[in-house]
Amino acid sequence: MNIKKGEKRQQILDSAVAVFAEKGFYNAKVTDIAHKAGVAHGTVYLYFQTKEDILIQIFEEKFEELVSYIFMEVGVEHNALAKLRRLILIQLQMVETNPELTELMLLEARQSSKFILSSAISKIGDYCDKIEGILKEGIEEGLVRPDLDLTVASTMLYSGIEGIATRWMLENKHYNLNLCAEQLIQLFIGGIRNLP
Amino acid sequence: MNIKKGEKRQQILDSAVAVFAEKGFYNAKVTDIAHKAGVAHGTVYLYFQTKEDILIQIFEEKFEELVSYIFMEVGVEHNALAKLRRLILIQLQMVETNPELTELMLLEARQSSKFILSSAISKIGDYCDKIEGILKEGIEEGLVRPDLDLTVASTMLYSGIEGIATRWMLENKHYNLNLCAEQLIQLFIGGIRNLP
Amino acid sequence: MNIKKGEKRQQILDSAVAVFAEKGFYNAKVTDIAHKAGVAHGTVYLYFQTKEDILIQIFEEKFEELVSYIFMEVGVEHNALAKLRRLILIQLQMVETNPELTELMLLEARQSSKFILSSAISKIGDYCDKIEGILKEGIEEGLVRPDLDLTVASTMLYSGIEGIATRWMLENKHYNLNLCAEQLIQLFIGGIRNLP
Amino acid sequence: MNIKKGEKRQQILDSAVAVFAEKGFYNAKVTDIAHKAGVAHGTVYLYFQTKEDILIQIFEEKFEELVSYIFMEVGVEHNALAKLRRLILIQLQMVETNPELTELMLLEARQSSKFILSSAISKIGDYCDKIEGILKEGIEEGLVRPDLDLTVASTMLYSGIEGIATRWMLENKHYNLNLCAEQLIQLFIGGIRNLP
DNA sequence: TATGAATGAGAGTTCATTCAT
DNA sequence: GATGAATGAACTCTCATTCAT
Repeated sequence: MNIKKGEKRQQILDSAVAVFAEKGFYNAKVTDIAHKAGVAHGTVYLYFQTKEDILIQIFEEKFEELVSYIFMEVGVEHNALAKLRRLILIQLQMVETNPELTELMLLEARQSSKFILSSAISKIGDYCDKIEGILKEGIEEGLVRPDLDLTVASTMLYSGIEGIATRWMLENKHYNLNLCAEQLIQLFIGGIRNLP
Repeated sequence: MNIKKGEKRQQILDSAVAVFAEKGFYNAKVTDIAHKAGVAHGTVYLYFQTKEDILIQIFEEKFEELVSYIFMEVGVEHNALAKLRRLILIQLQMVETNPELTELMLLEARQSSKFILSSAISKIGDYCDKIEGILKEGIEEGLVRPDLDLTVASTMLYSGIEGIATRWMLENKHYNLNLCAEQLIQLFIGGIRNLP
Repeated sequence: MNIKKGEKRQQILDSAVAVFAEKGFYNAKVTDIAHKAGVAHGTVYLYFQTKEDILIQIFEEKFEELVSYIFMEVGVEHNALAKLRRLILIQLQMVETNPELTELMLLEARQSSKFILSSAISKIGDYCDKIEGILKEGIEEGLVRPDLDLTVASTMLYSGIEGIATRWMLENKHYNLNLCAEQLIQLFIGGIRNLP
Repeated sequence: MNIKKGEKRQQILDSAVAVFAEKGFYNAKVTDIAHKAGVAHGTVYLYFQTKEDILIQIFEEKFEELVSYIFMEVGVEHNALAKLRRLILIQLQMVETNPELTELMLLEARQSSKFILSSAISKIGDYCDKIEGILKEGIEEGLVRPDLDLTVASTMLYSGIEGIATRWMLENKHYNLNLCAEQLIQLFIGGIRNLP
């Protein structure tokens, strides 16, 4: 019973990701989401309070998953620069692997005012904090210059990845995102590296 | 008559900037815009085709103004790195000077699908192209490393500025944006500089 | 322009009386009201805030009219008992003349909680106060017994008329309401008269 | 099993009385009723056909109880006037004893069209018939004037009690209902009494 | 018997857009 | 050019009712 309930919720959430990504939050109809999930539209309201709530839940849960996956992978590496490299690579790979979710995160995350003020900020903030953690390690390791402003650096990295991904999506994915990742890595690491 | 017409159009456009920035595109009512401009809502339709058209026009004209202003200022400098420094400084200053317009550009620009596919991409693309132009100059001047991917670099710069600005706005402007600008400059220039 | 605006409002109000009377407040659709008034349903919302607001306005305005008409007629008479007789006669005549409005007053007035607590109580209260005024006159004239509780008497008169009318309507109007009026007059006046 | 069934049915019926009285028929949710009765909402449909059916059953059974209780008490008295006096007193006492049920009877009874046309009329009609019976006795006893219209008189008595009770409830029960009862008795009996 | 997840008809309301004045 | 009354498509959300378990 419990599993079933969770399953239907997941179906709706997944459908919502797809529909929001395709049409945008405001142009997405609850009926579309329900239809895609194979349920009646009333059913959506058994699991979510409002349409906006669906977006919030997506962000809460999916972003969470994303971040924990990334940092699990990142944890394999043994120094800060390698970790950052990995982080960038993985995140951009996800854009290819899971384009709908990424599109939603990048393009739609900013739409609903309520949403912006609630979870989105804190989630992105948390993510940037984790990046800052890596940067701090890098400073301790002597690999990153100690005068670096961690907030600015982490924000720039997050936004830079976002920007590259957004552009790639909007330009119809006609070039190799992995190469961009390498360039981004060089650029960012060049900017933060501790030079002798 | 022509001047007058232009004036009323401008009033509406300016009001729209304010209203879109405050409420977001989808939550902004045409009536609000008209009211703020001191005209009847029917009047809006004498100057613009649809609500979306207003957003497009804002982007077309206001972004144009922004970019040409920035590059006028940037033109004063005599080498690529100084130009980039200037560009970053000016653009972040504008976030403070003209927060509504900037907010609109950063947060709302991505909302309307029609819009995304029409002018926004090309305008941002144009802007990035100009940044690429500066980077190219830098390579020619020997200040920027020649293996730099210009697209990635320009996108990252644009997005990085955007990200810093967005975060600053969402975090209620409680810290000094100029200091961030300096950090951003160091980070970016560090990443692209040609090292001996 | 002003007249026109008022006219359309009246059309909607009149249609609402008919529709509410026919279907009851909760079963009446705003579309029905609009259709009967010959306007689009959106138009209703130019004149009234919500469906409930329509009911409130009806009560406010129509009851007002009713009461002032009744007391105008009643004013012709020169002693309290004659006035009461007239009041009963006129009010029951109105049930025949204006059945929809009366039905609404009698059957629907009590439906919306918001409504009950706002205007309806006070309107009926006002009406009963006026009846009490007549009773007071009657006491001064020596026609009504001075120990009569005016509140109870006025309430009973109001409710009695209401009850007779309601029953008449529910029993499909198959008997003569005027005869009932006479009986009601005798009964009530018998109960309040000052006996030597 | 039979007893149990009856018990659960009663629980639901009692909860419905409370919920309908509190929220009104149309604003009451079947879920609320079920919850208050400590059962699942599906269970309600094992005992009642529709939400409206619950109201009808309440009326059928509860009104029945009320009426039979009243006439049991009334039967103690030995002449018509005493019986009427008792009837009025008891009925108004019930308003204080059992306010929810009374409120339902007085305020909500008129809401559902189906209901009005089915049981409510006949139940009230039956009650009025019984009052008429007492009045007839009164005429035979020479206590009530023989020219009295029994229908009008019984209706007026019923409505008068209803009106007094309704007003008392709507005015937050801030005065003594027993005193009103005495006044009502005097007024009504004064109106019907056979005078020498 | 009892449950409660699922349904889906249906309502109120909003607001971009039109057009007669 | 300017107005703002009127429109009606379209949407979100509710809740009585059903039915598989």
